[in-house]
Amino acid sequence: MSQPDTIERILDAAAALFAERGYSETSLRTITTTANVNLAAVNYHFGSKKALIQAVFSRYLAPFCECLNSNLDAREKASDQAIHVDEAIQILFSSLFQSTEAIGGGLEPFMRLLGLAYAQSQEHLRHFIIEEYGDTYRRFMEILQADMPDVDPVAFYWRLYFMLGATVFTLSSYNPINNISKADFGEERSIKEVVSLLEPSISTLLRADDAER
Amino acid sequence: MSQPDTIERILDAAAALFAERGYSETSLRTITTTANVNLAAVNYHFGSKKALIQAVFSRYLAPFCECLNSNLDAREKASDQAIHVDEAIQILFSSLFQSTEAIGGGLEPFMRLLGLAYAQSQEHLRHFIIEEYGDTYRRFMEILQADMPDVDPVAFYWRLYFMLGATVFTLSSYNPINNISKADFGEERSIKEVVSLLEPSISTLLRADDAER
DNA sequence: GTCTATAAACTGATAGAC
DNA sequence: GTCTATCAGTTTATAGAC
Repeated sequence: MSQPDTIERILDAAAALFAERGYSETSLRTITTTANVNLAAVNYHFGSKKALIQAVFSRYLAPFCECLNSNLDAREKASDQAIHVDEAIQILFSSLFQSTEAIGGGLEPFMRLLGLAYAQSQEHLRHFIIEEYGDTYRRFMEILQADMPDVDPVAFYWRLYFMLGATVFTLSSYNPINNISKADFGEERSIKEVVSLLEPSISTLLRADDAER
Repeated sequence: MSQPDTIERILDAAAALFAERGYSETSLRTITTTANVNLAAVNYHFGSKKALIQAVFSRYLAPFCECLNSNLDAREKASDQAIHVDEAIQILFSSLFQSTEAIGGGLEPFMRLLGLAYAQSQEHLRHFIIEEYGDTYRRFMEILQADMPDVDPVAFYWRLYFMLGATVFTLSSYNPINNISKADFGEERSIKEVVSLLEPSISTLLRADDAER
C-alpha cells in the first residue's frame, strides 16, 4: 500500500482493457503497463489471471446484486401491492445505473464484461457468476413470473434469455451502435435514453400474449 | 487436392473450434491437429489466421444472404401485397435454417460466430461482415420499416439491435440454456421450437406501440 | 510489497527439402 | 501441395534480491 493503491489501479486498468478487447486478448503486460505497476504485482495480489478476471467482475456484480436486492426490499416494504413486470424492469435498470455509476466507465463496461463472459466460453467465469448471482437472479425471476402466471414456465424461461440478450448485446455495444446512428441519422441517444427505449420493448416482449398474432 | 480436401477439413475444424471457444482462444495448431493436416497448410491455403477466420465466416454468411434474398424475391414475385413484420421475421428465420442446414452443425455455430464477432472487438471481422452483408441487411430493414411507418426511425433502429441481441445471444447459447431447462423443468425445446417462441416475441418487440403501457 | 531476471510454454508465420 | 524444422515473438507465472 505504498503506491496509491496498486490493487485498485490494476482493477481499473484491467476492467477497461477487458471490456475493450476481451479477456484472452488482454495480456497481463498490457494491464500492468497501463496501470503503471510491476508485472509481478498481478500474480502477487491476485494469484492468477483467472482470479483477476473474477475480481474485476465482482466489482460490478456484487454492488449490483446488493443494490437490486435493497431496492426490491424497499419497494416491498413500502407497499403491499404486488410488483408488476413494468415496475420490476424499471427497478432492474435503475439498480444497474445506481450500482455502476460509482465505478469507472458506468454501465457499458459492465455489460461488455457480461457479454464476453457468455460469448466466449469462459467456463470458470460462468460458474462464478451463477454462484455470486444466483440468489438475486432467482428472486427477480420469481417476481416477474408471479405477475404473468398464465405463461408456460418453459416459454417464460426462454423469454428471460431473449430479454437478457437484447439488453446485454445492445448496451455492451452502445458506443459503436450510437456512432452509426450519428452517421446515418445525425442523431444520438444517451445510454439512459436507450434504456428508456429498451424498458417498454422488454416489457412487451415478456408479456407477449401467446394467443396474439 | 491429394488428401480428401484439405481446405474443407480445415474449414470444418476451424468453424467448430472457433464457435466453441472463440477466435483468439483457438490456435492454428489446435485446428490443424483436429483437421489432421499439417500446420503449414493453413498459411499455405489461407495466408493468415485472420483470413481463415473470414473464410470460415463467409461459408455461413454468403449462403444465408443469398438464401434470404431469393426468398424475398420469390415472395415479392408471388404477391403484390406488402410484406408485414410477422411474415418478414418468418422469412428471416426460415432462411437461416435453410442456409445453415447444409453446413455442419446447423444454426448454433453460425450464431456463435456472429455473437463472437460482435462481442470480441474483432474489428477486421466487423468490417468484413458489413461489406458482405450490408446490402441484404438494408433491404430487410427497409421492408420492416415500411410496415411500421409511424415509429421514429431512430427508435426503430435501436429496436433492430434489441432484436438482433435477443436472437444471437439466445441461439448462440442454445445448448447450455437448453441444458439448464432440462435440469430445472425436465423439459427440452428443440432449436426450432425456440425459434418459434422467438418469432412472436420479436414481432411484438418491433411493433411495440410507444403509446402503450 | 516491489523489483529484476528468467523459466517454460505457447503463438503465428516462413524457408526450404521433397 | 505437403512436410520438417525453426524463427522471432509472445504469453503466464515464479524465484530470489532488495
